[in-house]
Amino acid sequence: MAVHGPAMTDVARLAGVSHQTVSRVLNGHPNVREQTRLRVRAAIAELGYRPNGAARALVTGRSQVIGVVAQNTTLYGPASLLAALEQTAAEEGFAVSVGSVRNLDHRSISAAVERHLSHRVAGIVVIAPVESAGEALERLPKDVPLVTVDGDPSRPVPLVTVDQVAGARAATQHLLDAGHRTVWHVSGPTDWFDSVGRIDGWRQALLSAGLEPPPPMPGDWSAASGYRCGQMLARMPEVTAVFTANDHLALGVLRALHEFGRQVPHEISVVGFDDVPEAAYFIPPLTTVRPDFDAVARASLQMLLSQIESGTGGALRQTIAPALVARESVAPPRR
Amino acid sequence: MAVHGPAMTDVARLAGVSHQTVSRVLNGHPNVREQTRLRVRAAIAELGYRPNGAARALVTGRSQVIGVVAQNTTLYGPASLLAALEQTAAEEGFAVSVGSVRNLDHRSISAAVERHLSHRVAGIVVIAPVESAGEALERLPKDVPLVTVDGDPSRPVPLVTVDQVAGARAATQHLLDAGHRTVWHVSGPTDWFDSVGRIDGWRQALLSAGLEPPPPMPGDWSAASGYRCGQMLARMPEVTAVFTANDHLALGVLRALHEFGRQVPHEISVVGFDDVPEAAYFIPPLTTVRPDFDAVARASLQMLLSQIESGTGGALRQTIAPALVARESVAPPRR
DNA sequence: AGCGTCTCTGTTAACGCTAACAAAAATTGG
DNA sequence: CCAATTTTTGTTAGCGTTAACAGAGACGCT
Repeated sequence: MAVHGPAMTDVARLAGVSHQTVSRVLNGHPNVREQTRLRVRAAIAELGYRPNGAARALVTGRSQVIGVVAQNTTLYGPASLLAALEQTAAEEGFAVSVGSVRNLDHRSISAAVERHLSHRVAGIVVIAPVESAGEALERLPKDVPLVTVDGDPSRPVPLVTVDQVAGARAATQHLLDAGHRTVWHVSGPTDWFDSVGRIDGWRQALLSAGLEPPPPMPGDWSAASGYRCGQMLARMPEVTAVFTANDHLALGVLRALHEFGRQVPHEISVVGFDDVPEAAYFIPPLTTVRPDFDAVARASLQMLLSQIESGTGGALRQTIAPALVARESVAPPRR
Repeated sequence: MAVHGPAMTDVARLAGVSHQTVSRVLNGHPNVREQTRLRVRAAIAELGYRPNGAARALVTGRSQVIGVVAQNTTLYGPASLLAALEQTAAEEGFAVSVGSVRNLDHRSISAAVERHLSHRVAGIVVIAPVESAGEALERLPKDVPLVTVDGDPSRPVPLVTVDQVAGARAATQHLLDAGHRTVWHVSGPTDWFDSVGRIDGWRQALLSAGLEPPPPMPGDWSAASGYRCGQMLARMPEVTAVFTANDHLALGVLRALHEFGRQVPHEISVVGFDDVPEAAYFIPPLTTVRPDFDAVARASLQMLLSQIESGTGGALRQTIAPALVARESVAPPRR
């Protein structure tokens, strides 16, 4: 159906040169006379010529596309990451192809990766926060540039990650500094590395203050599960401080506490994680930890590009430190 | 650098057939002997062969990729839409390439579309909620399959859209039915069609109840702007019911009302739009309008695919009706 | 002038696939 | 069993680009 646009030879004919010269102009090859370059550019503009990415990809063996594999791009974290990744990639002249997967199991991930590979993407970014994803990656062709985000720290794969441990430690310490005797934790799903890291950080902060960590309450990132945990926390008189693994969990906790008439922050302090834009408008405004998604995106892309260019697949690692954002949901405990 | 994987001829050699037969097996061509088909499949599996999308795209003139142009994929609506679109596309064997743009102006949109075109995408979905986007689309090559989502209803372009008017009318009517004398509105940015439609629906509901609409208060989708509007609403004793253009605005309003000691829903009822997963955990749980993003995604993709297959570019239109979700943020006014 | 050395441009051959046609093999009907 | 048909397979020619090499001028040096 489609009326195919002009090809390189058409431009060449109009400019009175060979198609190869056009190619050189397009790729910024140095040895082209200024006058020729201008003629070619004029011809390109006149015809509205657009280079054919498929042909280029065929001959070079690589397209200017980066594949991203992610689960649940509706969550704030992944969505932000994806958006930032796309922005950064666009600046480098790369398009981003998304392969979202329903489950982060072997088969789904492999299938998504396969799809990307058959399009000959230049590289792949896997937002792979769970254990099972790691295995799928190990059996990947070794020559495909790959970066994982928030993936398994124990695997020999290039990894960019938010420093979950440091963030959780800061959150917990912030509560301890306010005078709380201990801090409870509503965690994310325990097969997510993010969750594990945040649990670790929380535990570390308590231990180095000489405190015995209470059992963490497992949630699943959703406000709904936060609410369920909150209902239990509200019934426990000794609880004065809660650190939740993300802001949505915190929202659910806040709501449960409110229902039970437990005042935040006067009776119970709450700290979240992620700093979703709405966190400042929770009741009360939520103290939380803000990961720098832009920085993560930039770091991953840079790591990926350096692999693409160099052809080496070194197992680098980069960690982005998050920042605590203090708001009104934390106060000293009532005595 | 990359060790190129096996090509079709390698498979053919191993299976003892010509590469064309392999191609036929791959494309499900009927006239292949069962026995041959099996031999070829075995060879494909043995070599781990993966068809080269670029080569296919080159010769057919179309890749199995759909380009999506969207702004701010961090917002809940666009993010959900994108995720749903990707899911649906994957089921049809298409990959989705995102081109997010910072601003929805001419130049940005055109640039994103250009990028997609040079990759020879099979079709383009534009999530183009603002006026300026429409213009950019008119000058697009006519032979590119195109669908707009939440775009300009007055342009002759295939369009899938949530029925903003009906949703807003339902929300407003719900408040009137509860006994409120009038309903105030915190709108989205007025250059978004979504906002305009929601304002329209709200106004229609009031007018057909014989009421004079109060001036709408302009917000920008964010909780922050909802908060600012809420601070004004809280000071106006006659306000008993507010319909906000999305849930985040509602959150800001709820927070402002809470700060001023105005009880929701006893003094003021609030209704939002979008039904973000957290809305059920606001304080109080938010009555809102739920657009069916999956349905929108399915409809858009179907529309796009039919254009791709038929080659015709008809200007269809499809409207998805949203549903009211009643929760606790609405009550009859105090008398 | 003659010759090597740059700079610039052109020619040719892939890249891996599908489409169109050609040939071979299998099937059918008489 | 042979011709006519149908099914199955093979051959060839691109698709639009880049890479590799080759050629043509321009320039500087002996």
